[in-house]
Amino acid sequence: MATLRDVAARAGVSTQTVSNVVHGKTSEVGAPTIERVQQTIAELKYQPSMVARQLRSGRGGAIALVVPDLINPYFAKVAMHVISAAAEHGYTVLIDYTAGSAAAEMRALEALRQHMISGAIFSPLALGVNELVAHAGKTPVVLLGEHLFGSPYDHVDIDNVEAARVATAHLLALGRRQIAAIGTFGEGGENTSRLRLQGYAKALAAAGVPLDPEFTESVARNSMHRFDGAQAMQRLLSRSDRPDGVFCFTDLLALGAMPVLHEAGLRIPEDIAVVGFDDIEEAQLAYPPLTTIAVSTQETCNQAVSLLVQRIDGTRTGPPVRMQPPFELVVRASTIAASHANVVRDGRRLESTPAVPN
Amino acid sequence: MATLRDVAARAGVSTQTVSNVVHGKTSEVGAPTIERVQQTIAELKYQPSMVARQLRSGRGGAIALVVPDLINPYFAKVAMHVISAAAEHGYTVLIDYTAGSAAAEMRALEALRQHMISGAIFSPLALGVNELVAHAGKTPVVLLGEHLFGSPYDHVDIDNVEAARVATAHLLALGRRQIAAIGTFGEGGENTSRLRLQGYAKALAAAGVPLDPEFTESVARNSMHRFDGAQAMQRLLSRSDRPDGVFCFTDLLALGAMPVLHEAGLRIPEDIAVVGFDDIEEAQLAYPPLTTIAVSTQETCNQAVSLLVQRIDGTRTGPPVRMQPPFELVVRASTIAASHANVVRDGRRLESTPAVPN
DNA sequence: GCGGGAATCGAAAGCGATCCCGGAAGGATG
DNA sequence: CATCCTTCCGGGATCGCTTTCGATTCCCGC
Repeated sequence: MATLRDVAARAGVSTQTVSNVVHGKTSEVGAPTIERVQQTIAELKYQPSMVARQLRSGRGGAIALVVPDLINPYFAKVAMHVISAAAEHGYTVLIDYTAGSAAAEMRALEALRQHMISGAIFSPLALGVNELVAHAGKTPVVLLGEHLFGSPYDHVDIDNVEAARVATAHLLALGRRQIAAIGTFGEGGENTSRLRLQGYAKALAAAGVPLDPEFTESVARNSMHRFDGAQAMQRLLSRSDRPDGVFCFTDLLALGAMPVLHEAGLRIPEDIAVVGFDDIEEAQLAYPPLTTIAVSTQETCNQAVSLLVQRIDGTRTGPPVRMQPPFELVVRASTIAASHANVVRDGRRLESTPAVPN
Repeated sequence: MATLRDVAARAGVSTQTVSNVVHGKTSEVGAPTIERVQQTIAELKYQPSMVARQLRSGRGGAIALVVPDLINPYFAKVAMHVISAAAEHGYTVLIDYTAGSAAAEMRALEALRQHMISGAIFSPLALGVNELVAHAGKTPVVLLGEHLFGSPYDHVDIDNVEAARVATAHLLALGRRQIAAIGTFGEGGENTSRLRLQGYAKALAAAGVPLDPEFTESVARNSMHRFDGAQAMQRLLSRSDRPDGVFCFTDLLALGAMPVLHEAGLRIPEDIAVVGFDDIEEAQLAYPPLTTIAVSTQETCNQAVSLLVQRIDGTRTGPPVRMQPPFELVVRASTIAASHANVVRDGRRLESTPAVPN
């Protein structure tokens, strides 16, 4: 493995010069020298050691992505897009998952302290601003999908309140009045589930429908899987009032809830309409296909990575910014009583709404 | 951030001694000294820099995981378990996905050359032994789920042929004779899909059922998603002979195929029985719940990580070993005509087969 | 023709940990 | 009490790169 020194020696220049060429500091080096150095680099197949670079300057070739859960297809999608986006910028990604536990989230931040990475994209569930700041120190961080009030970091998240409002309003527009919500957890604060609950309440209020606390089903903290959706739905069905619409805060919850409805002999959407959130691939092929809120994960991730890279490079140094990628309601057969006979006709989605890249 | 030197100075010993303590070389250091050093480490909250360590010794705190696709829940599960297992050993994981393209697989190996990681777990789809060896050089590698014949690396994969045979035999035992297979791609070689096809053929042969080439449906190379399953199933249904059983090489394919069957008005399993492979979480809550081959991903990943760590530490230096974690057939309602009324009764799996951890 | 200033390049000092090696305590022995 | 061996510790070089600072060259204009 050729080193910078080797290149320098072979090209008859100093390591400094080679370094400059590698970094494109063309103003510091004469054109013929650049040519010669680049040639030598090619000959020796020299590749700079990210490790040495990181050690010396604190800026290496890796960033961290910290998510609560990779099993959730939404976060898997996030991971892939972050990896892609990072690759574009010449970074590789180190992934940690936290299962939503504070301990794990802290542990994930240890990696920062080991100086291995030069920045992180973080989807905190349990950690508050204080811990985050304490652990991350001066390493650049971008918050993803979660708005920590008062944090000193850039963040990118959708307008959860508005999205949830739109989803609920859709159910209301269909004439549903007994609308349940699945997916709340935690108390107060600004976590995602709280925000979506706000949007839900807002839509109900706007329609003059009273909010029935019996209809908001919590899930186990930090778990939004199918099982949680199934359990919540079973509890809902065991109540006296049966809902005629459900807004699940996550596609996964909805996908867990729907089989329970089938078992109970309820028709979707005739007896009960279901709306999800995330638009994971599965939602399209669910039975019936799931109406849901779609966000371009790709765009979201690109933004997050860009923000992070800018901080790392020092290209941007101002106060933290907030970006909110757009979302849209994708209406499918779980809410409209259309025949969904054709939805998977050719194995591809047919609905007219723009496709969200997977 | 405290450095090793700081600790040494404060404890009144040399850096060497501190290093020894950190590495648990207790035989090299006196007990009281160890005590004092550890105390100092705690006081200063010293954490060794993995970067410096990696630079100096080539053994740092990171390993790479290279998989074709994170959207596939199977690989997402793999990723989580590898991350967990690696954490146990004090390693963090750097993830790359390749989309099954040779270019991307090579690009992923670049990380090795940048010296950032001290080993890799690799799930190759496109790359052959030669490229792998050429690019990985002397960095330890463990192959996962794919048996590259003649590779100099340890690998862990299940007995694909036997597992596929068992799956197919299950369908045969149910009296099915028109059994299709979905998921082949590529020619010859030893790739996973090929091996499963072998097992399929073997089971048919053992039962004296002729293999109908019309019944083996290929999918787009390197893509085993739901859409591929749906398309394949549509092609199958358009043929003259309708199968009464399908063995999908992947749960995801099966999950794509089943809605198509519903659309076609076919009952599962009465008209056509479906078997998958992987036992992802979704399989349990599918409609109907999917019979499938279950492997303990956790165990598989633990083995892979252990093998890798041993190579890195130099604990094991012999010739490459091969480990084959056990698998089992989990029978659910997609093949047995039992009422699946209770399957999601309490939102948890009820079948008696041992649960595979998610 | 010489001083001044760009424009380029080179030398050397780290970043933080590992590791070889030499040296100094501590214990046993004749 | 001197000698030798064991156990434990310190010094310094090194990994590959960045970075500061100083040196050299080259070109101009006065």
